[in-house]
Amino acid sequence: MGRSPCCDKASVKRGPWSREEDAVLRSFIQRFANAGNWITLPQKAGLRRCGKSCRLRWLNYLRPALRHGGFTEEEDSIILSLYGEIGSKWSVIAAKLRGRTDNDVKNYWNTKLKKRYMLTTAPSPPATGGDSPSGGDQTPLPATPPPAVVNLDTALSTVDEDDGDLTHESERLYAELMGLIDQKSTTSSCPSTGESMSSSPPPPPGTSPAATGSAGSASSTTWPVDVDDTTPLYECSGRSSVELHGASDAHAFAAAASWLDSFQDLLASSYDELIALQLARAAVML
DNA sequence: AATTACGACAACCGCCTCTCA
DNA sequence: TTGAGAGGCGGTTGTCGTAAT
Repeated sequence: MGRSPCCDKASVKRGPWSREEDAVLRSFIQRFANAGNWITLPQKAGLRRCGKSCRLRWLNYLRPALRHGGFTEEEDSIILSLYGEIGSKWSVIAAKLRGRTDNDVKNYWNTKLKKRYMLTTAPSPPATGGDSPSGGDQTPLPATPPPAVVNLDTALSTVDEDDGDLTHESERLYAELMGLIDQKSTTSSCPSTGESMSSSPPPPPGTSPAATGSAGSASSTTWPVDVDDTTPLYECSGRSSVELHGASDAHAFAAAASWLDSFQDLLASSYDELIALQLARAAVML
């Protein structure tokens, strides 16, 4: 009777993720992107977690270039405007905000924006084109979107096409990061196969526009990570035929990835600063 | 200093949709 | 065409930190 659970709740760990679990998951996904599905990931990676939990952890917390907190006025306006148009389609709204997740947007709405929205809008329901907010939410919606909305897509695309200092700064940071990784790679080997790692970095952020957030539709047999996220920082040759060997490999990954985490943190923090600058600049340009 | 209230956010739950055999 | 499996998504809950009393 009923739906079978996606995992055995009695045998999986629940609650907050530890740093070790994060390291295992992050290194596994970056190392074996496009090599399986979320349900089998925990077993292959040696994690005692539900596959869905792994997916959520990756999408909402571990993905590179994610930003947490510090929502700007422009982002507030976008969220308020889109909510007025489409309701609680958080994934759609998040897709318009680079580096934000639907969970982040949803939490931000529930804790901050909702009150503001309630104070500034009329109680009449919105004209949502037949797609009203989900049933349980009785929040009144505005008949018209709030003013002073910035089109972030336009703004960011303008910045992306720009050859100015910000792009150069982005490329500089990226080159610096890859240089550090190259140094490391000369003394490292693939934890799974023992092969020397070949550095095959993704294109620099300044030259390949970032994916549009969490709205990607992935194949059922691949990790649904963003385009920019799918390329592992390191690859072993013959990646498609790599076999995994459970927890021992996973712990080897964790050890091998310990230094990688510091570079990823560097990358994320650099992105944070860069994106904040880009948003500010885009607002001025508009 | 101790307790309570509240905010922020990570994580979970369960339904819906999509894909593929 | 259909059913099972997997992913996507929105709503809700749990936990922790901090401000207020």
